[in-house]
Amino acid sequence: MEKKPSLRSIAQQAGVSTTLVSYVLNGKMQNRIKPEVAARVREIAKRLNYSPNQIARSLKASKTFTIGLVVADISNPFSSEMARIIEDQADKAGYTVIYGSCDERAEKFQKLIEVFLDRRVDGLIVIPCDGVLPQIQYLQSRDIPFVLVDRYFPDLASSYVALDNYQASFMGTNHLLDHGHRRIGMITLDTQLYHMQERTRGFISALSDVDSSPEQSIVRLREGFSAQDMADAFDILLKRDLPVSALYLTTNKLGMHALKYIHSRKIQVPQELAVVSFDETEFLDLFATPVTQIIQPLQEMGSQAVRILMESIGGNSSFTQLNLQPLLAVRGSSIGGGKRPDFERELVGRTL
Amino acid sequence: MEKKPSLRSIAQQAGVSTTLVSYVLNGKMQNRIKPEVAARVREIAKRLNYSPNQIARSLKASKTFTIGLVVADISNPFSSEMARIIEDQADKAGYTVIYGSCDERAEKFQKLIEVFLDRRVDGLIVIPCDGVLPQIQYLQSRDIPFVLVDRYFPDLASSYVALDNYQASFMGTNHLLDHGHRRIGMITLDTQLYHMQERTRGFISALSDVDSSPEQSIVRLREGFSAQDMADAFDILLKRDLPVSALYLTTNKLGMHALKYIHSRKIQVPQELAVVSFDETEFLDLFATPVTQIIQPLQEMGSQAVRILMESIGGNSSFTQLNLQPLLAVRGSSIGGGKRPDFERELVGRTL
DNA sequence: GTGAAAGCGCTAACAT
DNA sequence: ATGTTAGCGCTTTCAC
Repeated sequence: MEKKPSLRSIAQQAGVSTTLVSYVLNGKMQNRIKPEVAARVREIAKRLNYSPNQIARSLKASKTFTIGLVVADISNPFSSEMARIIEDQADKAGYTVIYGSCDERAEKFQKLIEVFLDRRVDGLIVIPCDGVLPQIQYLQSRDIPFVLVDRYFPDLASSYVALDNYQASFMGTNHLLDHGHRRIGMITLDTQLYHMQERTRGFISALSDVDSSPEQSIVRLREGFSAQDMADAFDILLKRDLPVSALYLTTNKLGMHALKYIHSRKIQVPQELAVVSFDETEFLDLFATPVTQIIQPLQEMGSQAVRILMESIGGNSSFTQLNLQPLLAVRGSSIGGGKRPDFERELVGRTL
Repeated sequence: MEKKPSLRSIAQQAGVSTTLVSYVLNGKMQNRIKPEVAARVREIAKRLNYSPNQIARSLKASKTFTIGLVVADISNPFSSEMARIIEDQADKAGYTVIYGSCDERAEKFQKLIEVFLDRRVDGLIVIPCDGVLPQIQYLQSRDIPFVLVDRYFPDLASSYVALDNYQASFMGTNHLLDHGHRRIGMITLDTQLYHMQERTRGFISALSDVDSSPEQSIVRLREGFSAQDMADAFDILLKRDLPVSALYLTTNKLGMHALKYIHSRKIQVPQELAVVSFDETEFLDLFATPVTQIIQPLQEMGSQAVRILMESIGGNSSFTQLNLQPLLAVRGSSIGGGKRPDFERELVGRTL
């Protein structure tokens, strides 16, 4: 790999000092440099196809114009789409992104943070996973600028960009209530992450008027659940005295796998079971009946995250905490189907 | 952001030179360093939570332990899954990945390459898009190690890891032939990219025994096609004297959109139309009838790409060109359905 | 056994 | 209007 030209190569060819070349190429001291010299330097730089060595620049400036991005699981479309938006926005601000997926594991998260810090990133955008609060606090103690995305810690004073998850769940559940459902089940993940707690809270809150024990309609699957786990969840909610007539899935992955199961068992949607899922995925439209989805404003989340990080890198030490509003995209999976009126009446009689 | 400790901080605290600290921490000159000094240095380093500044190291060594990854379109699951695999493998080799998506645009590709070179990446892994041959040749002229993935240029002597696309198409088409189909349509992209040409070639070759003019059953959509474009494609293949009874989609995106259309028009699969699509996507399983897919060995492709790049970075100047074998995952969309025997017989009579 | 010094490529304070 | 010099943090040659 032949060496790239340096300032010195240009300086030598032009018979001037590297300082001068640096000034010319950076447009500094414009007024004091003889135009013809400047022109010659620029001409030589162009001829040699010069471009500055960012590594040297970084070392000198203690600034890398690089941000680290840690996503929770890159194989999730949420993460990859977010990665794309962030890369795009960072690029506009003159920043390069180095990234990694922690695959929902705290140790991998730790490792990624270390690598990124060794590379002296100017800041971090992080989708944290379960159990990484200590690492986040470490970042804070080191005064490393960072912004949490999607997930955050309620007791931690830090910048974040997230969804109003309570409202999202409340809205989704209410939608099902509005369409006559009274026994509504929810399948969610067994996690301490606050955004998931909020989703649960929204569900319970919406249901509290019609269901005195909503907790019994919640099934929690472990991260990395199997098809069998999903099948078991359905059994719990459907094979009981008062089976649910509607189902709320709190993540896109849960939505995907629930629909696979529904399809395999030929459960009619929405006639036998109404469905609302979290997260937009164009893939969900492939399902026999398009699925009602709670949509997160990804573009907005990504843009804001970069914007806030840039301010933080720029020295703004205040925190910005954003809980953006979701959208409910109503599709066939939650409306028009059989609300099984007889059954519902019976149910209402018992639960109210 | 408080400064991280440097070699000098440690040296001062230990009352030794930075040289010595460097030796100790890098495990060099083991035999010549007094054990107790070494121990003390290590102890202080640990106490200060020292970690070396990779930027300075990179500058000194002219080596960044960073590779640049350019994918064609990060929103495509193929790209994001590949990105994940590559990040994983690179990490194992001690490399960090910086990445960007060129969104199938040559100008953005060019820009990414420039950014990556300015950051002095040690090598590149590239999923090229249409029209970037000149940039690839530039890399070559600069002796920058790189490996092409998925797509490559037949007349360019370079390393690449790709699929045997001819074989993939041949296999997929033959599968449909084996199941009695004689009028088979193909929807593909209008592109010069060689891997797509190969997919077309495989299709035509497989069909040549039973169809004297396979070219008439091929519809080419432009990159970024609309839903209407897809509808038009179906019209061309289905609304004619001898409609196709089977359809072959040459990319996952085409597969997705074709299935959306099929679903919206309530076309019965495989009774009215058999379907084979390129690329594995778990999402395709959501479709009312799971779709027969041509599967690429992603893990293998990504691992090999990193391996080859590492060798190339290590000084190996020979080229490795890999065309891996695809797998055909047969699902309900291509078998058991109506082969419409009467119709087929008529067809065979005419075309043979 | 250990340290001084040079240098990677760049920028900027300080000459001249 | 331009050049000298120092230094970012590290590695490594060479000297003691």
